[in-house]
Amino acid sequence: MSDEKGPPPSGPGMYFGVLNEIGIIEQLSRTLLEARLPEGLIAPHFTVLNHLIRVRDGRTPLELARAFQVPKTSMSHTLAGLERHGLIEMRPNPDDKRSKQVWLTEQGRTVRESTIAALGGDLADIAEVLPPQDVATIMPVLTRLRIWLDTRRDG
Amino acid sequence: MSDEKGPPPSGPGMYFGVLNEIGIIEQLSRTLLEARLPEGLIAPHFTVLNHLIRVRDGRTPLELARAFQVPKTSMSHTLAGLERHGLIEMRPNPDDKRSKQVWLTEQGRTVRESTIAALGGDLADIAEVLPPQDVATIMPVLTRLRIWLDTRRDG
DNA sequence: GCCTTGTAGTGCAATATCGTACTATATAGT
DNA sequence: ACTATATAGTACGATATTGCACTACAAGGC
Repeated sequence: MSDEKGPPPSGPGMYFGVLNEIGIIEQLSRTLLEARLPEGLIAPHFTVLNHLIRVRDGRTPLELARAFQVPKTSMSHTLAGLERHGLIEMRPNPDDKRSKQVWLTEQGRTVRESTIAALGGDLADIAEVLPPQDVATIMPVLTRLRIWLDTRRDG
Repeated sequence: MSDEKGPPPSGPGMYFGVLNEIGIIEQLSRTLLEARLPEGLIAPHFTVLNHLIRVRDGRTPLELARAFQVPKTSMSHTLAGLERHGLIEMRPNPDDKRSKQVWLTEQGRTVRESTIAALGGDLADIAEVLPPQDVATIMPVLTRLRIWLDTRRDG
């Protein structure tokens, strides 16, 4: 949840404002993504599919939970949903009998690709208000903030 | 939910990356906030308290739902929680018998203030990695993106 | 005033999130 | 090797989120 516009303050309120704005953007973009997903799938499902393409599948559930900063029980639930929809396969981890590995199915790859295709138009439209130049400007700052928050979390 | 680091891509993937990073930041900052909230309260509760201070209390539930872009049933649930904790009071709306007004209690104001105080240290620490200069750089871009997403949402 | 249509809020059910507690297995210390 | 501790995953329960259907009231057309 998040809040709406307001004059840019300074001091602590300034950071409050940034995080607030980020909160709204997250919510709006999630809604946009979910409108393009097949019935029954929500953002976390897609995000996991996408991650498994980018870093290769075969990850363990715990690795995924850490990558997304969610409790392992939440990831367990998300993976169960993906498996129920036939988009991933859970196999035993040959290196650790406590553990499992998550593999994409053909259908999983297909769903991920067609969702990206469906989003293509939306993303292209974003360029209207967010030229690549601006992205290049804000990305490093966002990344720095994310890394700092992440570090503070466990340290 | 969100994803982790990776080389900066270009094209549509670039926007993916930004929204992804924003997703993680939202999650991490929400977790940070909730760690400072009294037992039983979560981020949406605080965000509503804060909003009621900023725009004055006496708002209707529907106004709040719109301000936060959540379904009215979700807001209803959040308000029920706040009322159960004695932080707000629901009164009939004298201008519309279908409607209600949400008023802060003394305890509600107190909880909001002490939470902000508890967060003060965290927010001050953010300056380590996010100098005001950087905030000034990214805020306008984020706001532009937020407004665009918001506009697209309802037409 | 009456009827039609719209709006504010709630009730309920389906699913999501996440903390706690548990089982099975791994790893370190001795 | 044996024991203590740590880790991967699941079970389960509490709470959160949200869509749909419903009730109460409002507003406009006649």
